[in-house]
Amino acid sequence: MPPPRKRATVHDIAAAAGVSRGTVSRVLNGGYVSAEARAAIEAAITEVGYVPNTAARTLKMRRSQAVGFVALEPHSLFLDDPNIGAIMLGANAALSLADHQMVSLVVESARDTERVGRYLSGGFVDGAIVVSARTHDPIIKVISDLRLPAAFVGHPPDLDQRIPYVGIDNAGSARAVTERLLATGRRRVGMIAAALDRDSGIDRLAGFRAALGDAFDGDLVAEVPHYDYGSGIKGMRLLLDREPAIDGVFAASDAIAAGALETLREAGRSVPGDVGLVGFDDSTWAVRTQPPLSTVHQPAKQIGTVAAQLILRQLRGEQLDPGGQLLPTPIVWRDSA
Amino acid sequence: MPPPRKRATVHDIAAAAGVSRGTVSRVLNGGYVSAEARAAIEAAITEVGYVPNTAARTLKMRRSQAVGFVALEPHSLFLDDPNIGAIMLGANAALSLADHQMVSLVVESARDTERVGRYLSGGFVDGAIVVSARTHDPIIKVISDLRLPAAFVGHPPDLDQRIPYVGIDNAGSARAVTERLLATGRRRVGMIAAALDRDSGIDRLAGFRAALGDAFDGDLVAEVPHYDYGSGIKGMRLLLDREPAIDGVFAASDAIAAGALETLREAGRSVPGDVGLVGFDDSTWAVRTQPPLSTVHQPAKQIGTVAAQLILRQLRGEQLDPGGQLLPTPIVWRDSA
DNA sequence: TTGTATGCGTTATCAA
DNA sequence: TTGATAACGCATACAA
Repeated sequence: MPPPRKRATVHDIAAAAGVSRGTVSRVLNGGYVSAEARAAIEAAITEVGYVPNTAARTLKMRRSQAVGFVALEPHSLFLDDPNIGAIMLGANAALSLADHQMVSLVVESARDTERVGRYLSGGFVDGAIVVSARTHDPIIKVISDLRLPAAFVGHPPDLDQRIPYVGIDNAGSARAVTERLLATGRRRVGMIAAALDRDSGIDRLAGFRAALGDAFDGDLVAEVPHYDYGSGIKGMRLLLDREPAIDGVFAASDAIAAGALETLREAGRSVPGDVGLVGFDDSTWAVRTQPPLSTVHQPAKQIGTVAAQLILRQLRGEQLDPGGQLLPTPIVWRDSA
Repeated sequence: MPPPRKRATVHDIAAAAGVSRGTVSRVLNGGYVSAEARAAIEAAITEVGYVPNTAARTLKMRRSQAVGFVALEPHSLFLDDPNIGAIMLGANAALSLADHQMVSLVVESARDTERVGRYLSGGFVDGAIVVSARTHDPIIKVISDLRLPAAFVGHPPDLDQRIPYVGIDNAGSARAVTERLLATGRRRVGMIAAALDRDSGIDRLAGFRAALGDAFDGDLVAEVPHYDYGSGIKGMRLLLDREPAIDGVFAASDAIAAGALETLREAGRSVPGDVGLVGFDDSTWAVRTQPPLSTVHQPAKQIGTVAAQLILRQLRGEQLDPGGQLLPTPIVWRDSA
C-alpha cells in the first residue's frame, strides 16, 4: 500500500521534466513544443501520476464543462414516472457527445433548494436543465437573476420569457386521445385530473374539456394531487360514486389509469367492455396492465436530448429565439379502449 | 431587464463598503469584526448582488462540500429497478443534513466512464457513492488510485479492501425466502437467476442452492442477463420447457417474477395454485401484480442513508474498520406463494 | 520554441 | 479589530 502522497501538479511535472510550467501547460492543452520536451514531459506526467485539478481550471477558464440537471420533487417522479429516467439518459447522452458532464441535483426540501441554488451560482456548472418546475418555484428566480444558460422541461406559466423550454402539447394530445375515446361510442366520459399546480396537469384538463365541448360536465372530473397509482384508485372511486353510469375515463397518467383499472376491477366493471379507459405517458405501466392501456406516447428520451442541445447552443453563444419547442406525441392505441 | 453585469466578487464588496477584502471574508466566514464594519459590508453585499464563487472556494479549501453519486448502467436500473431512485433519495437526504451537495453522475458508455473519472479526480467532489459496480469496473481503479473517500452499494469481489460498502445479505435472504417457499410443500422448485456478473446475482443463486441442499438440480436454474420483466418472460419459458411439472419458482427480482407470472398465465398455470412464486426487492412491482408477490424487502432508502454516512465519516477523518455493513431484509409474504 | 509573470476569487497568515 | 499579502492549481500574454 503506497503512501497517500500529495496530488501532483503542473509544477511537479515541470520540476520532474526540467522545464517550465508554461511548457507543461502547452503539451497539456496543445501548442508549440519541441519533440524532446514533449517526450520528457509525457514521461514525467505518468511518473508523478498527474491528474489535472478541474476546479482550478474552472476558476481560470470560467467554464466547468458541466451542466446541471435539476430534478424537482423527485420523490413522486422517481417512483411513479419512468419518464424522468429516460429524460436524464437522453440529456446525458447528448451532453456526453459534447464532452460535458451532466450532474444531476435532487431538490426535495427547502434546504435542498437553497443549497442547489448556491451550487448553480457557484460556477460548478455552465448551465442547467430544470425538470418539473411548479409555478413560483424559487429555482426559477435563481436562474433568472443569474442569467445562467438554462432549459426547462415543461413551462410553468411564470417562466422567464428568455428561458427556452421543451415539452409536449399536453392540451392537444389530451384532446386528441379524448376524441378518440369518444369516437368509440362512449356517452358518459369522465377524467381523473392530477397535478393542477403544474402546466402539464392544467393543460391535460383543458384538452379534455375542449374535446367534450358543450357536453363537458364538471362533475365528471375528479381532481387528485399526484400522477400516481394511489391517486388513480381514489379518483376512480370518486367518479363511480358521482356517476355510476360512467362508461369512459381519461386518466391524466398511465399510473393513474392503472389505479383506476384496479378500482374498476373491484367494482366489477370490465375494461374495455363496460368502461373505456385511456392514459397518458406510454410508460412501462401501459404495457404491464391487463388489458394494456391505450395512451399518449411521450418521447421522453428525445425531450432530454433537445433540452441538452438547448443548453449547448447557448454555451456556443447562439442567440435562440424565445419560446418553446413542442415534440410530437403519437397516440398508442392498445386494448383498454 | 437589468444589464448583464459582471459577477460581483469579494473585492467589489470591499470597495463598496470601504474596507479590505480580509474584513469582508471575516463577516462571510465568521470572525472578529466591528458592528459598524459588519453593517456596511452587509449592505454592500446586497447592493452589489454578491454570490460567492464556489469553484474558487473549492480551490482554496480543497473541499467542495459535494459528493458524487455514480450510477453505473442506469439504463436498466432506472427502467426496471425502483431501488436506485430510493437509494438516491436516501443518500441525498443524509448529505443534505450535513450541508453537502449530492451530484449524481450517469455512466452509460466508455466515454462516460472516462469523463466521470476525470470529474471525480478533478476536485469537484470530496467523495463518491458508487452503485451497482461490476467486477473489474474501471471506476473502481480510479477511486482506488485516487484514494477518494468512497462507499459502494453492493460489493464486487475485486473491490479494494479499504473501501467500505453497504448492502444486504443476498445469499441469506435468498436462502430464507426459498426455504419458506419449500415449506409450502412445493416439490419441484426452480430459479430464474439473473445478473451473474454482479455479486447480487451470484449470491442470490448461492442462497437458492443452499436452501435446496442435496435436492438442488442445475436444470431447474434458468440464467438470464438482467433483472427485468422481459428476462422473466424468457426465463419462465425455459423453466416450463425443461420441467413441465415445476411447482415453485424463485425469481431473482420482482420484475422477473412479474414476467414469469405473465408467462405462467399464458401457459394456463395458476399462481399460487399450480405454482408458488417468490420475488426479490419488494419493489412497486410486487404490489401491482395479480396476485401480489411474496418477496424480500430491500431497505433501499436506508441503504442510501448509510452509504452517505460512510462518506461523511471519512470526511470527518474517522478511520472506519474495513468491510461492509449488511442491512436486514424482512420477508414480505403476500399471495403469490 | 520556451520561460516569466500575472490573475481567476477565495481564505488564511501575519503584522499593525 | 483590521489590512496587506500569500497561496490554491491552472492558463496565457508577453518577453526572450
